[in-house]
Amino acid sequence: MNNHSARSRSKSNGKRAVAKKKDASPASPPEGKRERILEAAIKVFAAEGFYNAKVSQIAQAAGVADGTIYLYFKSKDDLLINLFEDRMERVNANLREAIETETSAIAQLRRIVRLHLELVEQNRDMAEVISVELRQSSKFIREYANPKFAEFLRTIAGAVVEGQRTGELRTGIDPYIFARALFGALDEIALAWLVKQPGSKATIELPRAAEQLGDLFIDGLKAR
Amino acid sequence: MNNHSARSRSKSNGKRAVAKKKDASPASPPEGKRERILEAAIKVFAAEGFYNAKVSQIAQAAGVADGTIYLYFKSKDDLLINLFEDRMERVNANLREAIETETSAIAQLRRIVRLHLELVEQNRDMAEVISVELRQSSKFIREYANPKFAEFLRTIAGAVVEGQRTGELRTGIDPYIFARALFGALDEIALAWLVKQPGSKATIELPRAAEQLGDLFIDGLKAR
Amino acid sequence: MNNHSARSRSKSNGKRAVAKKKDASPASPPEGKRERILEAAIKVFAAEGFYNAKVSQIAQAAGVADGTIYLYFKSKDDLLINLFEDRMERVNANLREAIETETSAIAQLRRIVRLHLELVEQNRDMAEVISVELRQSSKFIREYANPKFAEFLRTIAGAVVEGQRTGELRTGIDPYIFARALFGALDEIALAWLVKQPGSKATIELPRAAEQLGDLFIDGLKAR
Amino acid sequence: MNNHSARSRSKSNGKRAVAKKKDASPASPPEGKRERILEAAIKVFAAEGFYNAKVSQIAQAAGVADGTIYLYFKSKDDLLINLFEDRMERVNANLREAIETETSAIAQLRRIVRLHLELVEQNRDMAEVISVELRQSSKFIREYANPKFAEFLRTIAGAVVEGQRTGELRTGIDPYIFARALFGALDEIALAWLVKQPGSKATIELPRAAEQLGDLFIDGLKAR
DNA sequence: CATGAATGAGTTTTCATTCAT
DNA sequence: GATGAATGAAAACTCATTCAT
Repeated sequence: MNNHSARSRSKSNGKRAVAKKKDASPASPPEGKRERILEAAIKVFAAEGFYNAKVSQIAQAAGVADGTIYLYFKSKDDLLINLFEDRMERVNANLREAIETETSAIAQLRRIVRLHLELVEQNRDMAEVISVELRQSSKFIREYANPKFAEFLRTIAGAVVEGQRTGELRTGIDPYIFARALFGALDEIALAWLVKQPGSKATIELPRAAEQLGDLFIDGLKAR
Repeated sequence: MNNHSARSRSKSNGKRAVAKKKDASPASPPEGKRERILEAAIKVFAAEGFYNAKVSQIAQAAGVADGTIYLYFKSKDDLLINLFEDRMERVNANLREAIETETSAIAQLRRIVRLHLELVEQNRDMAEVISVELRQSSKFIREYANPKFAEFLRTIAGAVVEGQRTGELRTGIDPYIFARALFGALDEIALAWLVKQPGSKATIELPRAAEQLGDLFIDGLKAR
Repeated sequence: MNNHSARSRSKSNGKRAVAKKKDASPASPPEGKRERILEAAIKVFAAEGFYNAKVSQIAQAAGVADGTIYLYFKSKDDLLINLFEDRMERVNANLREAIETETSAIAQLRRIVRLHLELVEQNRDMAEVISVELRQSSKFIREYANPKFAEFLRTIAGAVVEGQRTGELRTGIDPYIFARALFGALDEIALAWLVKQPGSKATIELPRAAEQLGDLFIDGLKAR
Repeated sequence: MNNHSARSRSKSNGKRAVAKKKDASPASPPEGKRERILEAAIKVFAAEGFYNAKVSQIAQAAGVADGTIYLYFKSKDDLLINLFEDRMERVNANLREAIETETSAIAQLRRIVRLHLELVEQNRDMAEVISVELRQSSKFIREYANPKFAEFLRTIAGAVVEGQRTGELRTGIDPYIFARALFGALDEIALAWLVKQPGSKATIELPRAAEQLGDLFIDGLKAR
């Protein structure tokens, strides 16, 4: 390094040193950096929103140089898309677990609702990105096929189809519309929970909301 | 100062008050200009998304100079917020009509669903802005109370409360959670319809979806 | 000096104030700004080279804001191309004058040589840009047809054709190859003159070089 | 420090000396690497232009790692300068051959022209770099003496001086100006040939151009 | 010697906003 | 009120260069 204007390189060492400790653990050096960037991106996107988030913020939060992000992702857009793919995969895994664990369609649907909201509760930032930012940019909704979300809908619809086949569920409802409606409801509840300010009065209790959403979608609102 | 470090959202009142002074004069050409700008903004926001929309595009679409927009709205953010307020008011009027027209709670809810999706079908751009951009505006929501949306939820919840009082609806469901869930489902269905590319296969028929959504929320999915 | 610490952008006000004084003079406000940017670009490109020139340098030299340049030119590339077109037009005007003034082909060619080198001498920066930067970027040579330069060649070739028709010039030489060769020689002499450091020994005298170049191209090097 | 504010060109000697140590060992694989990098650089500079060429492209084309280039060359600038030195040496060898082979000055000059254009035809990429980038490198020339090009001029001028001494060539023409003019003409013709797109109509035939250029510089354009 | 992942300074370009007319 | 030319801050992204392995 030339002396000229030894701009402070040193500012980033601290973080990097920390990162390098990881080398002790068995299997992460290459993938570790990608993952750290994704983690950082979730935090920053959740806090600032996609458009207001600066790549340099993400880099700083990840403890890497700005340019490093571009070694792993083509662009800021690409970073968001990869985030979705990665995290949606977890949502889908959740879903599959629900389906596999339970045998009756009704139990499956109740469990899906519960697990989804638990996931939201336990991964606030991730939920924020998925609920808020996924929808945000028509760019990502339209120009990007979003296969993981399609899988989400398909899985739910599949459970409904099966329930209809066995006679457990009634047949008048289109499974695909149901899946959309359920996701919309879950997402809106999640959003309500996310958005509520710390000091807000009208707090939504996610476990209770899960209970109620299960009741509502299974039994409807009508008195009997 | 430029807005580039725009931390502060909202604060939209002052200028609008000024704009509204014109309401005093009978044949309101200036108010016509405000309206033209809002119309243009809907089109442009729907087509480009809020962040990708350029103020000059909106100005051009409205047939005014760029600077003129700032005579009616404090900022681009403020324009979006005003858009919501204005258009949400229509959604709420829709809602009130449904409530007033029908007497039974169930009929009210079915009508709400139907009217909402009809509104979407007939005002595609406006629906796009509300469904897609409102979400993104949860960023806004944090700093901006969004009273019109609150009113939306309150109206639905009110209908449910009334239905529960008369015994027409069962009491286990929290009216506020129901309102959220219903809005989420409606919004998601609207989005699915909006997003479907011209050549897409899985077309959603909005009237049919309204029917099904009504059934689902009233009677549930369970076979009887 | 490096621009390393170029933190302070704001220092540009002084210049702008100066620029605005111009408004007093009769006929320049709109075109004046474009011209000022071109003038500034010539200076900066000549001093730094196209690739090393910063748009902000040009803006500063022109006494306008960075963004203003983009109101008149699509990009930095576009600015260079416009510069060529504009200035080459002067070169061509020069040429046409030579052709029109003189009647014999030989006198025309001698005059072209003389005028061209005089132009170089009197417009050092412009010559630099044309000689050095025109060639520089294959981008501009290949992807851009350069009609003004084509015109230059055509004009010279035309004079030769005419001289050959009248029998004043011999016919063995292809007029287009001649035009190229003459331009190359002129350009190289210009470059030699431009590049010579202030304190260099081997100074080229442009008027003398013009004389010699005329002799060379008309009579050749062979003794008779 | 990064080179971004790279004011200082040249300074290219140190490292190269190191590289040349390897000449001691008989089967020079490391020197082979230097040569491979130069070959690759020619291709890439010719195809992209100096400023648009990326060091990593060159590294890839040479089959070495990016960092390896910096073991042989101090910087990207240094690489270009070394390229000139190396390849210009061939041009000069060409020249000397012409001088030595022929005895009369006129024959020497004709042969120089012919050999030069043959060289261009047979080493297209190298010609491109020299013709196009050398010009741009007049930027370099200012800080870098370009001794090989100086040698080129000196050789030609020497031949002229000798011809003038013997009375074969007339004495009115300054040998140095002649050398410049000849080089300029050759270079321009080379450029015209290089730039002509594959499908272009006005194709220049290099052998024919050589013939004509010889005639022109020896006998002039005037009819006799 | 060789590697190539990581760095981070630097630059073009955009566009919300202003303000002189 | 209306205009729209001008502003200039901001940020994504690039890429020559370094250096730990």
